[in-house]
Amino acid sequence: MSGSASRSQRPVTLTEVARLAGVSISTASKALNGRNEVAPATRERVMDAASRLSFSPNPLARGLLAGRTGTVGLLTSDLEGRFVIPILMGAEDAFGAGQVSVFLCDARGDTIREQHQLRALLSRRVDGLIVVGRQTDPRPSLGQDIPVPVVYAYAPSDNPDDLSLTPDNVSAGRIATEHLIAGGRTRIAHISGDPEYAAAQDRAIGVRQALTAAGLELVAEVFSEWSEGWGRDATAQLLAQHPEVDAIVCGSDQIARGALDTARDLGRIVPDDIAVIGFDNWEVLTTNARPQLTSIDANLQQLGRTAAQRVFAAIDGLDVGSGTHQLPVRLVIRGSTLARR
Amino acid sequence: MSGSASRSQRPVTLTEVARLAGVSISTASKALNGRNEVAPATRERVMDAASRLSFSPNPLARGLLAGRTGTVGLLTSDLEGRFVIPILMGAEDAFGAGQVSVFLCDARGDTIREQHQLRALLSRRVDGLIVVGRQTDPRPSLGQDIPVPVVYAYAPSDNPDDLSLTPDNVSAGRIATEHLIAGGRTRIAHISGDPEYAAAQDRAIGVRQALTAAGLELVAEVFSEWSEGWGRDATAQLLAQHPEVDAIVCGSDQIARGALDTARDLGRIVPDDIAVIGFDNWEVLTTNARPQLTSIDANLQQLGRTAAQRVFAAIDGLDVGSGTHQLPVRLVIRGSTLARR
DNA sequence: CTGTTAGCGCCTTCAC
DNA sequence: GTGAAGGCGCTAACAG
Repeated sequence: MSGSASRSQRPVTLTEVARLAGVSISTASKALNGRNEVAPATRERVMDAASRLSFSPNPLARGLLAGRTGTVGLLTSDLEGRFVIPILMGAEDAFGAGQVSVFLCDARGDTIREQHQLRALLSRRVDGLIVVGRQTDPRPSLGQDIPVPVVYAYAPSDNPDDLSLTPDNVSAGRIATEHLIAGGRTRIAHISGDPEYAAAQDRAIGVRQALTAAGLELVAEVFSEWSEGWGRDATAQLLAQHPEVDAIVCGSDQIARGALDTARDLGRIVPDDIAVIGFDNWEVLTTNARPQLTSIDANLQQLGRTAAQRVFAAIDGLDVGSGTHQLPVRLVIRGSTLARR
Repeated sequence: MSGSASRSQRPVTLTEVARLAGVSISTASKALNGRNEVAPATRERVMDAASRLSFSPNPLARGLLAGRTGTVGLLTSDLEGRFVIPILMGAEDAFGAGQVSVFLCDARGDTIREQHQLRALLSRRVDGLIVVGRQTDPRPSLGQDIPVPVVYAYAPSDNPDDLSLTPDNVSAGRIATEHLIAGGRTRIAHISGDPEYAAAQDRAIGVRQALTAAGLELVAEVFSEWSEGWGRDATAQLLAQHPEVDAIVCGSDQIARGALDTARDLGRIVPDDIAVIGFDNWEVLTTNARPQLTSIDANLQQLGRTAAQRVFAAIDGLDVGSGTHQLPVRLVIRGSTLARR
C-alpha cells in the first residue's frame, strides 16, 4: 500500500550504503553512528543514501563485535496471570521500541523449566534479564553467577544481594484504609485472600497501621482465597455478625466485586451504608462494577519500566544496587467509596 | 545451589573447545554439527570438551552465516488484551521450550509502530513471524515481500495469499444456540457488542443458522459494546419488551455477566427462567458468576500451537497453504444453561 | 577527514 | 579425516 512498505525487506548492507554514497564502509559506519570524525557534507550523503535504501544495521553483526545483542530476556512464571502484562509493556516502553527486543519465556512456575529457559536465554546472549513472579512472595534467586544483570520484578528474590522491585503492599493497605477513614468510616473490616500470600499479609499490616494511627480498631479480618465467591460469602457472614460495619477493605478487586454483590443482595447501599475498596485496579472488574470500584493500582507498568531501566543501567556497568525495593502504589477513587454527604 | 548452575556462564568459544580437544576450530565445528567428515574418536573428544566447558554456540555468529537464528517474532497489537496470551502460550508449547525463542513485540495497534517493530524483528533475523490481532476483523497484510514465513493468528490478513488462522465464530454462534435449543429454549434473544466487529457479526450469523434449522425465530437482537454495563442495560430493556424470553446469547462473557445481574435483579431465576451463555470462556468471569457461566471457548492456545507449527513447517520449506482457516471452538457447559428439570 | 586493515565467533569451501 | 583460509556485516584501531 504505502511506497516504502512495498520495498523488498531483504536486508540492505552497509556496503551498499557506502557504495551509493561513494565512500568506504568505515566512513559510512562513522557517519551513521554519529562519530564526529567525518565531514558534515559526507555525513549528509551517507545519511541520505542510508535512508533511501531503508538501511538498518544488522544487530547480529553489530552484537558480534560489541558482545551485546540488544536483547533482554523476560522470564515469567505468570504468563496466564495479568501481572506480567503491564510489566512487559512498561519494559518495552523503557527499552524503546525497536532499540531492544524482549525475549519472552514462560516457565509455567516450574523450576526445571525455568532453568531450561534460563539456559536458552543465556545461550542467546541476552544482555540482561527481568524475572517476573506471580506473587509478591520471595522466590528462589537464580544465583549470583549469571553473566548478565538480573532484576526481579513483582516477586522479589530471596537473596538480598539481588535487586528486586515489588509493589509496596504495606503502604497499599495503609493508603486504602486512610482513604476510608478520611471518608468518615470508623467500623472497618478486612476481607482478604490466601493468607499464605505475602501480599495478603503486607496489606493487612498496612490496614492496621492506618487504623492504629487513627485510634480505631479493626472490626474483623478474614482470609481465604482470591475469588468473587469468597468475597460474597465472607461479606454475608461479616454483615451478619457485625452489622455495624461501614467499610470493607478487600484484598483484591475480585473479592471486592463479591462484597458489592452481597451488599446489594442485603439491601445495603454502597457507598452510603458501606464503602468497599479493592486492590489491583483491574479495569475489567473495577469500571464495570455497580457502583464503580475504588481500588489500589500497583503501578505495574511503571514497575516494569523501572526494572528495564535498572537492567539497562547495569548493562552499562553502573551499580544499580541490591535488595528489595518497594515501589509506590496509587489510589484510584471511584464510586464505591465516595464520601457520604 | 545446584552444581552446574554455579559454573560461570561466561561465553565459551568454539576456539576454547577446539583447544581443549586438541583439534582445529573447523574440525570442532564439524564434530559438533554432526557432519560425518570426522572420525568417531575425534568427535567423541570434541563433544566431551564441549560439554565439559558448557559450550553453547553463539547464535549471533551462527546466524550471521546461516541466516537462521532459531527465533520467531510474535507481533501483537493486543498486549493489554487477553487473546494474545493463550496464543503465545500455545506457540511456546509448539516450538518446544528452549529450541526456539519467541520475540514478543507490541505494536499497540499503531501501524507506524508495527512497521518499526517489524523492521526490528527482521533485522534480528527472526526465522518466522506470527502476527496476532486484537479482533477477528481482517487486518492489513504485512505484504508479500517479507523474507520469512508469516502466519496471522486471531485477526486474519486481508490478503488471501497470506495464511491466517482465526476462531470459527459463525460456528461458535451456532453451537451456542444449538445448546440452548437442545435444552428446550425456544424464545431466544441475542445481545452482542460492537457491531463493527466481525466477531459480533459472525456469531450473529451462527445464531440465525441454528434458529432457522430448528424452525425458530430470533426474539430480539441488539448490539452496542463489550461491557457488563451494556449487558445489564440491554437485558433490562429486553425483558421489559419481551418478557417471554427464555434464553439469551451474549456476545461476550462480560455482557453475559451483566445479563446475569439484571436477571437476578428482576427476580428471574437462571437457568430455570432464563438461560444465559457467553463467549470467550474467560475463567475469571465465568467461574465466579452466579450461577457459573456457560461459554464458548475459542481454543486460542490450540490456535497458537497450530500457528507455530505452520511457521515451523514453512521455515522448513514446506508449503503451508494460504487463505483464512477457521479453527473449531468448544462449548463449555456450566450452571447458567443447565436444562430445566 | 578518509580509507585500509583486522578481527568479533562461527561455518563452509577447499587443499592437504 | 583434518586444517587453513575466506567471509557473513559491522566497528575499532590505525595509517594516510
